[in-house]
Amino acid sequence: MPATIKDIREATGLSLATISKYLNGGNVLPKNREKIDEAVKRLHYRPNEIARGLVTNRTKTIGVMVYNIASIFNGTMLSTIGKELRRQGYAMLICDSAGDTEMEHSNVQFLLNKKVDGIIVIPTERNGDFLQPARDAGVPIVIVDRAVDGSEEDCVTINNKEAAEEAVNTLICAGHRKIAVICSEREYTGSRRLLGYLEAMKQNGLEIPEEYVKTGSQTVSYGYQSMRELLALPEPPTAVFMANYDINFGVVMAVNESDFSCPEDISLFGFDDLLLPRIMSPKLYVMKQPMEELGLKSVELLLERIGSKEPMPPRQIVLKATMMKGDSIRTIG
Amino acid sequence: MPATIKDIREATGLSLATISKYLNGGNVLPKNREKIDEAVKRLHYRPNEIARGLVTNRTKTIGVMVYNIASIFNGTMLSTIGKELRRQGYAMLICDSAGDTEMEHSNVQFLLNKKVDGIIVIPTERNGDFLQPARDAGVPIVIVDRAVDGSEEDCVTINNKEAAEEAVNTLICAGHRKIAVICSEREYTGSRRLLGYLEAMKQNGLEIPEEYVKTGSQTVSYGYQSMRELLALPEPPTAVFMANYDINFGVVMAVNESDFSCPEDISLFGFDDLLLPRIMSPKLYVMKQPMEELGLKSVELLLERIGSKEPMPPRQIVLKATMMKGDSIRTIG
DNA sequence: CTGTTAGCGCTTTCAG
DNA sequence: CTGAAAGCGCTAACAG
Repeated sequence: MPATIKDIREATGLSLATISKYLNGGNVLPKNREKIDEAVKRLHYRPNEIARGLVTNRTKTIGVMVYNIASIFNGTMLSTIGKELRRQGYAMLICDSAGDTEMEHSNVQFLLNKKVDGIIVIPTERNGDFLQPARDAGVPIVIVDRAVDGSEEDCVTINNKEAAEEAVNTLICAGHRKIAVICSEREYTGSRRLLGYLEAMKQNGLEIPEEYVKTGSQTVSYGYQSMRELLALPEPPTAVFMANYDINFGVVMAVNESDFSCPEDISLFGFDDLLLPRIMSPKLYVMKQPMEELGLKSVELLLERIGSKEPMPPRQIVLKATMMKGDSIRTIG
Repeated sequence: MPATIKDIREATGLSLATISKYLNGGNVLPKNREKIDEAVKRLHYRPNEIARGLVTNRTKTIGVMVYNIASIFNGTMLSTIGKELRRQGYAMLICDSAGDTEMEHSNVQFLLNKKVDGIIVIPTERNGDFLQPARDAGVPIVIVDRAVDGSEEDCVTINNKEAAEEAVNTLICAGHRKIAVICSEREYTGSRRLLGYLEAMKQNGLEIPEEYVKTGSQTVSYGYQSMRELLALPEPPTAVFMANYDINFGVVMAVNESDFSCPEDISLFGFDDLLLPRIMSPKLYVMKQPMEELGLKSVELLLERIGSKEPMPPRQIVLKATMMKGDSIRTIG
């Protein structure tokens, strides 16, 4: 139904090769240039990317695997990634693993069948074995946000441990001694941030009661549940460090429902600056991830690798989180 | 690099046609069946979808155009749509228009070049002209959530006007007379919900001061700004109907910062049940859109249309929003 | 600069 | 049920 390059040949009398060459940026005589331009416009000709892909072996399509597309954190990242890919002429094929490990495995194969030129992964698992088929196929991979154990891929993360340390140190500087943490150990990010918490506490010689360390999952409901438990302790903490965006939400919800108020009774320090920190009152202190940079950098690394013929050593980019001040911390005399 | 069907031919001694037929579900002798299975497994053969697409003229890929992928509302919908498409063997190519009309135009062409089998649109514009190239190309289209003026496409929406009426009537039944609305007239959904508000007020013989009707945009900041203005009025409303998810956020933020409290001084009724209504205290009354159904239905309509050879008349599906009760409404004497 | 030829990997007639 | 051959729309040598 749509016009093909052969129709352009009919219309111009030129050969397929000449037309193809011009369409791909080659040089032809001005006279022919005009002829082709005219025919293209008149016939509404658009190159068939599928056919092109079959011969060039590049589809100009990048597969993006994400553990949950509905999360606003990932959505924000996908937005940046998608825009940048598009700017560079690439399409974005998204696979939502929905936190399911098996799905993640299957997604890799799915993307390979689609012959994507490269894959960007925001992984569910810390175990990177699921990427093996892509490695075997020689398809470039970039891992974002969450690192994967023992991988040989390009990787873009932030300084999770140091950022957490900075957050906890801020609480300590404000005079807090009884500081709890809510995070997850399953994910790379959560476990690194926990380390930062532990480190800051240790450096300052502070004790950590066992019940102050909540390591479950990075979800609203886990944050909510954990905060309720913390507030119900005989000796509740005076400050809480929340190591993830969704946890922020749950914690704030629990505090709102309780008799405690922030920052008078409980000080809060969260992670990620998306919506909550700004809409809530008092304004939440957070460590802000450079999400746009994370997205841009991952695209940059991937396209660089796709573009280069020689093999490149894996690169690890570590970006820095920055502190956004708020009103959610009480200074203790 | 990866195995092709020719490698299978080498390995089995059968012809391309036989192998292809079997791989596509055809019947072959049990003996050959085994041979092929064995070779496929041993060589890790996976069909090249690009080559297949070139000859069958179907790519098993659906283009999804969305006005903002970072919004949690769209993310939730995309999650459902993506899962269902995948279940049916289709991939999802996402184009974020970022609220940009020109981008939306360009995205259609982009998807057509990628030879998608169909397009699902959550549109930026009420004007559907940007879809013309897809119509011309005969690519099936389904429009979700926001209808498009004078379109001939399949369309899945909710009963926006009636839902808004129900919300406002609930406020009226609780004794409220001074009711304001914050919405947008630019989008289809917002304008329908405004009509519902106006209708409910009129039916109950209630006056609507001009300054009670805020029609700007469906954004957090517009909600915030409008609510501040409403609360600063000499005679502020006793209740506010918020016609969109993002507006909810802005309004709640403004109330939190003010001297008013909900529901004592101001009653609130919102739209969409995503995160906010449950994490805030008091729990927000909302009209809940059946987002999962919206997504599933749109995929169903699209695949049905792709599957059928005969032309089908456009179908309009209207789903119903349901009320989720909360604690954000005060009953007045 | 232009044209001819071959072929990407697969499906699909049409004979056998 | 199986195989030979043609071709999807395009690009990539290689001659001219």
